[in-house]
Amino acid sequence: MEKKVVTRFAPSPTGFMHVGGVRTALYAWLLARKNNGQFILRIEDTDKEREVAGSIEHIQKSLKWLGLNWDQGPDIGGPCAPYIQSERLELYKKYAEILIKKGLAYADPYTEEEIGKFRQEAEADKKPFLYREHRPASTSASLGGPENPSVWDGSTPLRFKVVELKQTIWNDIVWGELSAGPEALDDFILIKSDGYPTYNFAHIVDDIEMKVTHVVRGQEFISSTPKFLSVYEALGVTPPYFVTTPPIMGADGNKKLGKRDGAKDVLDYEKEGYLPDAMINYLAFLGFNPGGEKEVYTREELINIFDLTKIQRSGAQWSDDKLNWLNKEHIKLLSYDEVEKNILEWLPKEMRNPKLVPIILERISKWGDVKDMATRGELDLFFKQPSYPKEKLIFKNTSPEKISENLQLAIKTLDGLTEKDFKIENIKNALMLIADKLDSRGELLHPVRFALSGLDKSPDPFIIAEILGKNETISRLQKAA
RNA sequence: GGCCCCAUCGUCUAACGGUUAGGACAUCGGGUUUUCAAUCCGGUAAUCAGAGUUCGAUUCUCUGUGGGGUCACCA
Repeated sequence: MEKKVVTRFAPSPTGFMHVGGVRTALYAWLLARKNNGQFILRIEDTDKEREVAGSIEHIQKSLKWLGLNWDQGPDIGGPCAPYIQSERLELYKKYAEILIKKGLAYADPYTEEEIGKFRQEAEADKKPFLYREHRPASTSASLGGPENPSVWDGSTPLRFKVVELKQTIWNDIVWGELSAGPEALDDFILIKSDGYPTYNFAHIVDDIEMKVTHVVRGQEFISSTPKFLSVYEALGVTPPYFVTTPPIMGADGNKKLGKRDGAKDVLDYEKEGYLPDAMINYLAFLGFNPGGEKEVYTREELINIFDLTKIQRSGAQWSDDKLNWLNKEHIKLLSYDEVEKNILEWLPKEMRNPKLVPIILERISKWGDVKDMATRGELDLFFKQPSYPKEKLIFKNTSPEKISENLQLAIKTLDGLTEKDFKIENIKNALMLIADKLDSRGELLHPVRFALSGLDKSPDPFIIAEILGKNETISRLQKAA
């Protein structure tokens, strides 16, 4: 019988979450949801130096915005609570004791300066630095023996002891078979001199305790996987499945998208008015493709089609263009009521006219564009009389007299409509009836549109007229004629 | 630099060893329109290079090139 799938997202609270981190969380979440498993949120705060206050809340807020709900976590607890590593120090100590007893961990006798010197020497010799080559004799005469582990009092780092230098071969669900030579194995630090465990140790202990079945994380961890495997082996525990995700590259270059390269806080996308479902759809497809030609997927569909073996190995460049397009596609999936509600919310209070919604809708790809339209003054024509030089009313070579005549004609026709019938279809029918009799429709439609909008580029005159209402429309036309 | 990994249009990607190498974004052109937007139709555009295996390589192997990752008391 298959074990119940358990995945986790384990960020360190060092600031905001960027899209790379979010995608890793998304894949772990999709995997858990697809298999009716558990998705755990765990905070890896073992580096107190880099910790940024408020990060934990920020991370949770980001995940919540995207709807990546967790079944166990720092705020809601669970069978393995607490879910914050700094509150689990006793546990790591317990596991450390096991390794010490087995002779597979020992106290590091060197100062940081001494180690720095070893490192410099190795560099000068153009050789990779390996701590184990400087392993103190008292710890073990050779690589083979676990004898005489030096006593660890917690004031110095505790190091893992590699006992077998070998080629490591393992399987990754995404990358297939991976391997690394013995140089990937070293006596790394399990517990730092400040009492906190390192990532290398803590995450393994927690994954074991929390019964994590699939470790989903970025490819920056591939090269340290042999170290992780040696710890699992030392502990006598079968390692979980490894699901390694490819990097997300910046839109301009080939650099991996990271905070230093100006990667954005995911919550910025919320502020810009992107739909969480569009964001998830985009992120999922950056480095994953189920095959086939469908690209717009709802959250539920995404869960259904998610497949670990279809995750890409090469890095993918971020594209705002594609995200915008996808967001627009997701807006199309919304009901008109939802669209209207959102557009009105993003409009300045004094502009919240439901009649503007259709005009705005076809000009935006995300809600933030609504605000931009308002800010740029593109909607001002609906709220105040436009002013413009009169010659702007001229259509091509048509004479001013003819234009004026046509405007009079338009006024007369529109005046024939009742207030109640002043609707786009009626307005259009009435105006088109006249326009079609002219040499060119533009002789009538251009001046009407310009008289109403005062802009070179604007929505069509019929919709503007309806929104303005009969009185305002006729007033503006009269002013022009 | 050592080690590990990756390589299809500009970008995201599809293609049991046999396809006119497909789709999407972007771009360009056209239709519809009074302008813009939206929408519809169409075009340009890719298998990194060189060997090898094979009747036949995008696909398998090797080398080269390019790119990425990693070498911490960071995760």
